Amino acid sequence: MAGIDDVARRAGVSTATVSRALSGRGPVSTATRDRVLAAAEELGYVVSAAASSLATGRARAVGVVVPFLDRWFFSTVLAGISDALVREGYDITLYSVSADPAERRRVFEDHLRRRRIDAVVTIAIEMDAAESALLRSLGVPVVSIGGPNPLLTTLTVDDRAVGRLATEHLIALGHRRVTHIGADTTTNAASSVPALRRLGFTETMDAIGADAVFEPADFTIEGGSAAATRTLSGDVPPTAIFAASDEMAIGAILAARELGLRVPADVSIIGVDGHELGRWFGLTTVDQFARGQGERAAEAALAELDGADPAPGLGTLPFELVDRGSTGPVDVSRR
Amino acid sequence: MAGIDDVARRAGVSTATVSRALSGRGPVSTATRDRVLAAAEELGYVVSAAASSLATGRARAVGVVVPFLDRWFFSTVLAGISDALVREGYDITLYSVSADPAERRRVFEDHLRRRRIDAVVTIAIEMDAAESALLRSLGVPVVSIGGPNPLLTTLTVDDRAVGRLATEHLIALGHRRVTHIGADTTTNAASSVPALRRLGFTETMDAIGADAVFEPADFTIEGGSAAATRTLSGDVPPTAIFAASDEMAIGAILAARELGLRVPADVSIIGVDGHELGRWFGLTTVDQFARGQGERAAEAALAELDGADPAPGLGTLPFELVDRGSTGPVDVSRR
DNA sequence: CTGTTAGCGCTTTCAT
DNA sequence: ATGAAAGCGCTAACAG
Repeated sequence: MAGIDDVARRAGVSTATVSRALSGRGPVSTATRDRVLAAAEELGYVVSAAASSLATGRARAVGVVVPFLDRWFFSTVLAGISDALVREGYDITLYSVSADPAERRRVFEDHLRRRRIDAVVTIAIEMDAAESALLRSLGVPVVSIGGPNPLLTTLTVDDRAVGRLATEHLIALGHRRVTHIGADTTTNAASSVPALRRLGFTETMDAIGADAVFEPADFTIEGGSAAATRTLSGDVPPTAIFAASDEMAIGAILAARELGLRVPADVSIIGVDGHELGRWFGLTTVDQFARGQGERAAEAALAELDGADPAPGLGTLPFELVDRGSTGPVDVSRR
Repeated sequence: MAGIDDVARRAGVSTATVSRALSGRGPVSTATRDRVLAAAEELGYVVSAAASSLATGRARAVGVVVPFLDRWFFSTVLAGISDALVREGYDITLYSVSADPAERRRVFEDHLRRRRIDAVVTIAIEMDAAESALLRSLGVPVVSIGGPNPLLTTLTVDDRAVGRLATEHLIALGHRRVTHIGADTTTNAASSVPALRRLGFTETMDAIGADAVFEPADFTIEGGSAAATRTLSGDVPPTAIFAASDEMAIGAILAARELGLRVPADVSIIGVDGHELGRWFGLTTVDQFARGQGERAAEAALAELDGADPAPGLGTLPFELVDRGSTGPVDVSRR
């Protein structure tokens, strides 16, 4: 593979000039530039990432840390990040951290510290103070999506407000017996996404003096289905379910059908996400524009890289209620 | 951030010794090794990827090229790749190539050639001879999943056999009027995954003298739904549908319901993939174990890196019919 | 505008 | 078993 001095020789200039011509940094006469470009083109020369990175300190790559690759929300956000990064010529290095603590340590203490990336974006990774500090110590911009983290630049939807919005929607339809399906909060920080959604739910229910019933699940269709089955089979079944994700909401719809209940006539169901599948289930949801989140996070990271101030505190992301019919007025006879 | 000479100083040895101790290559006395390890640990030292890569020619990263990030099959294969790579301490660099030809060129001619990766895995990327040659010229192992490519090491299921298996399953149930929903083959190479599935279908139908009806769609739920609606609304609607992906098959099930048809009583439907959602639709499918494909591809790439012979021709991946009830005997009155 | 010359932070002979 | 020193392939002063 051709190196920079092959190009220099062919263009009849020094390697320094080649570097300047190719990078666009530093003065080069138009004539030389053209010769260099032509020579590079002919030789199929591309700058070596390692050499360039070592010399400049820039890697032209950003790291993305995700807990799952094969769940809709994460792959969708990732797609958004990728879009934004490709546009700017950056590569993306993927760090998938599983639940295994040893592996997680390796990612944080080894892989992320190899100085291979110019910035990092984390997607819904709940970090303790040590991990946050570790990211900070990388000396590169860090943008976190999901779950406000006072120690980092964060881009997040106001999940408490999301919880309120969904709950208020149900209350406005006359529902008073509502079950919230979400992640078991004891294993999550109080500021985590699931915890905030639940808080929004609880405070809204409290405000009208209604019971804030909770049923834990694991953010999958299966988990949502199981949780919905439990709550709908109880002594005093809810007239509505607010699931903290669309996947769980879809599981709830499937469970309701299984139990012979009509949606929304017998039970209203609302989710959160804007999952593409929701359309096919007529699922009412609070859309959070996942792909856009990814793009914005990537752009924020690059902006900070270009010297912009780290986003002031937390950037707030939009969300929106999308009514597709899986929620409706409570059946008065069941209230 | 600490560098290698910080560690050397602290351990009271030369940088050469530090390098040897940390990499495990070359002789180091146990005592010194321990001192070095301790010093590195205390300083939180991690080898710089750029410097190491420049010196050794190894980047400890593999590139993964995908056409989509946010579709089930791709994100699932990617998850499998990630699992295998993380185990071995490799980073993964993601190259998402969209339909835009200019962007595609940039990925192939620039990004992939930055010498940032020790191997590349492509997932269902159809490449022409030039692109294949370009990958070869990288001088690193290349493993391609999906679509036999004589120019590259390929890991692929026998999609023609998959097409036959699905079709034979329907024929065994008595179906003679079957529509195949797949990608418009005119825009795909004859050896592409969709083309081979269709070929398996066509030859099997031909063998029993039945019409091989085809309806094009784009591998999404929406596309499958539209295609199914068209074929089921025709003059002589099929008694069975074989969709080339589970997403399209699910779309077909939804379309059938919409038309008031029962599955499988009125129309049998079979897909291909093993999509997790299939369970919830009782979808019969030919599972191709996507996650396992990713792991095997990554392992093959690493093996080749370690000097193993490039996989002999093509590696063949397993597949299996999973009957979940969306196919059944043809209604004799409709035959 | 262009060339010369130090590095960037490691790894790897080659000596010792 | 260890150290000195020469690169790996580029970039960034610094001269000119």
